[in-house]
Amino acid sequence: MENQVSEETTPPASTELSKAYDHHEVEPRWYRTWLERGYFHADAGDRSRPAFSIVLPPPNVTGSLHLGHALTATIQDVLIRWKRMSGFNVLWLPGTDHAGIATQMVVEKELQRTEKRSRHDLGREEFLRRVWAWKEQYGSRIGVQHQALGASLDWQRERFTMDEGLSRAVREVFVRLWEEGLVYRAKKLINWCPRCHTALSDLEVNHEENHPGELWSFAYPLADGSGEIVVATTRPETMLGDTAVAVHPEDARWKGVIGRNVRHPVTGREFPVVGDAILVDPAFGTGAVKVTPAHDFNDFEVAQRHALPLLSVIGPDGRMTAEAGPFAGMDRFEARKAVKAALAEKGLDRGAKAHPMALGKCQRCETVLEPLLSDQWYVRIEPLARPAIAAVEEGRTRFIPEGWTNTYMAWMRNIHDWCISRQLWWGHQIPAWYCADGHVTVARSAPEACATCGDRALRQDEDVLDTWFSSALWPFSTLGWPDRTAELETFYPTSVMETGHDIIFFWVARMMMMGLHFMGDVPFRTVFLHPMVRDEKGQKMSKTKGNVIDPLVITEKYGADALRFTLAALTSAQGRDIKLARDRIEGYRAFANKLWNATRFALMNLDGAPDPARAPELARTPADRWLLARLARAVNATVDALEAYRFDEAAATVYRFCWNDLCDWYIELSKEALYGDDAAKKEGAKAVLAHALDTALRLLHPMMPFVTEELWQMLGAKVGGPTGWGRSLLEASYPARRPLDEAAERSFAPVLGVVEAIRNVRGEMNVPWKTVFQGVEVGGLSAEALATLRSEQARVERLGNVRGLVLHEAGRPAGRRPQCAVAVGEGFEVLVPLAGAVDMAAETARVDKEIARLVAEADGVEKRLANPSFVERAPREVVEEARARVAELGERRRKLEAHRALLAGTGDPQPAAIPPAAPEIAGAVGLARRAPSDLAVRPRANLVAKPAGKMVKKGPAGMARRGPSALALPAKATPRKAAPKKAAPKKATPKKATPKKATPKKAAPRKPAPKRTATRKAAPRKAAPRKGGPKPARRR
RNA sequence: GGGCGGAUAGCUCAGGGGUAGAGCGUCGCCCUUACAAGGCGAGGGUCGCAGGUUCGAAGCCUGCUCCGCCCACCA
Repeated sequence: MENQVSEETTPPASTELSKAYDHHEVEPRWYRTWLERGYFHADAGDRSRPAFSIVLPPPNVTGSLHLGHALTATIQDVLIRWKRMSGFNVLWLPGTDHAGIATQMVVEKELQRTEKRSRHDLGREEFLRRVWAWKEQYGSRIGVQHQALGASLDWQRERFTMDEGLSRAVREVFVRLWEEGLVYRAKKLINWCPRCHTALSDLEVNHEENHPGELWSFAYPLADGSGEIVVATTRPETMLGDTAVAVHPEDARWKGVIGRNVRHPVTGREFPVVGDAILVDPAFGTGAVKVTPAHDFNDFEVAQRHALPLLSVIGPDGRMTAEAGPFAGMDRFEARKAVKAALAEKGLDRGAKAHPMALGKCQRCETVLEPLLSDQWYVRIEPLARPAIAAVEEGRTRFIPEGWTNTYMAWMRNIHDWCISRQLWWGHQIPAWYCADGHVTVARSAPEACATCGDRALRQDEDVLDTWFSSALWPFSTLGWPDRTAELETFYPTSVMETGHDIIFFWVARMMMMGLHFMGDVPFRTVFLHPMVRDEKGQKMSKTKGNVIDPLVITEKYGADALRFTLAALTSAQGRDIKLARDRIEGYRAFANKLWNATRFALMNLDGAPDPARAPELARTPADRWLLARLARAVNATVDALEAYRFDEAAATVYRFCWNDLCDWYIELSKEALYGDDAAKKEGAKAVLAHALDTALRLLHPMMPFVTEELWQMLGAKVGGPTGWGRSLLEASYPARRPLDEAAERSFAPVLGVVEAIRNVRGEMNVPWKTVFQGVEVGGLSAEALATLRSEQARVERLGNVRGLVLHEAGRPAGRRPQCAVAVGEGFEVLVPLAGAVDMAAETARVDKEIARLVAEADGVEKRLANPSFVERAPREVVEEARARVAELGERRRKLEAHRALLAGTGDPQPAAIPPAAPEIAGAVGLARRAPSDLAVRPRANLVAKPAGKMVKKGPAGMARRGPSALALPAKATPRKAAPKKAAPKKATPKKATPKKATPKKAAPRKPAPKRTATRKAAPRKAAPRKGGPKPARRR
């Protein structure tokens, strides 16, 4: 970094910027500064301003952020910074989640790897000590990551789901729900993971679709030996726990057997054939179903209906229990094979067929789950769900994108009781105690005695609560609940819940229920569900796939601003997944650099600039007014986009304004005034430039906080002072909506059109500017006026307040073949003098192509107009528009055809009489050219560093191109402008009425352009004198 | 089995009844006094398929085909 930004946390003292932006130094410096100045800390006592609060979805404390988190952080920080700048009392609260199973598994795995011990070897207490140690060691990484991303989180309020306050909230909620009868303990069938050794909630089951399975049939002999019933199963081992066979009560095939018994071929037990219309689909298979109540959810229901016994044959470890008789102790999958073999041996095998099926697997470890009978704690969910449904129906909380509302509703209306106990150690231990008699005492803290029998020997329930139980309380537990705190008062309900749609049930729905129940109000007004971040190939990022990207890797390479802007630009409110492409990030890093250099330009030219706030009144030129109009449009569009959560549009809007309007157009246009000597125009340009840049940086700050802050400080140091420039952009005001100025935009359009037309001709004709324009001097223009705008009076009218911009024709000797190319646009016609270099064939081809294009378009519109239905039924303005379009196209075509005729040597070369030129258009013409007027080539330091190949490749081509054209140049080249710093005082008469006719062909050959050489490359940057030295500034 | 997205330029994506867009990539020209992480220009699309509504469809409706996701107890 060459810029002399001080290491201090004060605005940079110098405005010398290096040529390229380097985020490495800037980003950490500003984050540190913001933090030190306490900008992120919210004042809960400040009720004078509207509050805006977001609680960060707490990442797994021992985890590492991935790009999905980066997206979350980015979007929330955009909202937070935007609102903070908009005058809100903002709170963004960070925190982490203990992530029960996930964390415990990680530590267990590590323990196994390093010490070859299990948690049971250590015991509960020691194991927990290890987990806490692990947490202390790795828990800081996500903080570092968030800081690198620039997240303006209130770190002083950081919470952890297992810290003391939150644990207290968890116990409080559990106890209250118990007291209200909304928490209960029951022995039911649950999804059990034999590997994690814990119960899981329905949500933690991943249904793996189309798992290749086998539907195997076998026969149950009737107990009286009178026959058999063939049943089919995908899990033969469960037949050991069968306690019935079910058939449809109206199935004629089985009418006679209902109520009779079958005999179990392995255990000899006898059990009944029952008729059950709910379970059995007579059209499927044999129409008879084996019933295993202790290992199948449907069968469990059947058992309830028919009072069947429950027989557990598979244990918590996935092995067969003693009830499985000869198969006891066998792994369930081994038992599957063994059972099949055993039954086959008994002649009961009735064949098998392939049967794709859905398999329930553990969300954490992918192990095939086993429905098991066990005692667990549940939350009675329906009473909690009802208000949560109503709140969304009533619009008290709304979803964005809206489509998620239905998803939420469908789930909430179909919700089952929530199994909240987990057979883990890491988590909130359930505040329930048992006495020897098995009485349960639920309390906020360890009770002295059993509430039922007074027994003093109590043992606490060993299970812990589902991680999501504490997460469900996050929006209020983090604000100090159950105490009545200022934080709750000020910041609850939170404004926005921003998270991924993958946890809408796990988390969002449960927060809704708990928030409504315990706070009496929704936990958030808006739920913004962001898309999933996928890799370049569109694959979901996952640890197992190994395609997870650490945001730090990206921020290190491209800068946090580039990553943030990329994520914002890819986040539409439509919910489409994000495929993060590296090119895109690179592109936005370039954008940061663009801003950097635009500011650099400004700093070089804003000495003595007026208060930027006075830009509207000081704006002098059409270009000034045009830019301010464009800026107004950009401001409004950006604010609209942010309000609509259209981060993509906000990003695109600012991007386009900065790059296209400000950099590509205005900065070039402004040079006319900045380098000129019209004091008023100069002042206007300075004010407009400073104002536009200031406003753009404010607009952009939420998305690119670092580079905008750095540049804004530089700008402030230059033009600030009385303008109320704050200490940080972070606390500066966000641009407010402003009135549009369509007239300014419209009236300037022809100038832009002229420039584009000229560029187009040049580009397509592939002619270097020097050849084209050198020495052509036109009435009313300075020596290097390079093109002519010709227009009839009618067109002039349409030019509105830039009507004076029409120029004289030049470089086209009457009666001769035209030494110019022509471009016709709406409201103008440009003759581009080619000064002898014109390739007639090429120009003819170019014009023909353009004519063909006009004809094609006109044909299309005319066809529409020829349709009576269209003229009759389409809205009047659409028809008028079409007619005007046809006229316009026709006119342009006629002009081109006239030009075409001249090219062919026929036609009338006489130009129309045209009013004199105005200076603005000359500026536009200069802009179209964008090339220095002399051939001085200054060595560039950064070229030396470039790959040689590129230079070698480009160099010769460029040089070769210049060769032949140089022959046509007149002897004298005039620089477009003088060195900005010291413009020679000049007062040329603005009217050099007589156009100097260039006589290209006799011009003295110009020296061939010097070739690039090593010595020139090596020359000191500023040493090479410009050919011809400084010239007086152009005048007109 | 239900439900929700998506399919638009080589790639990544906007648009959403009235002349098909951006960025990147490609090609050509250009080291130019803010920026080669740059400037200027060009080429590139029967908007997944088939019907329908309409003066007019990429957009609206219907069906279909692919891709992705969510929910669901057919043994």
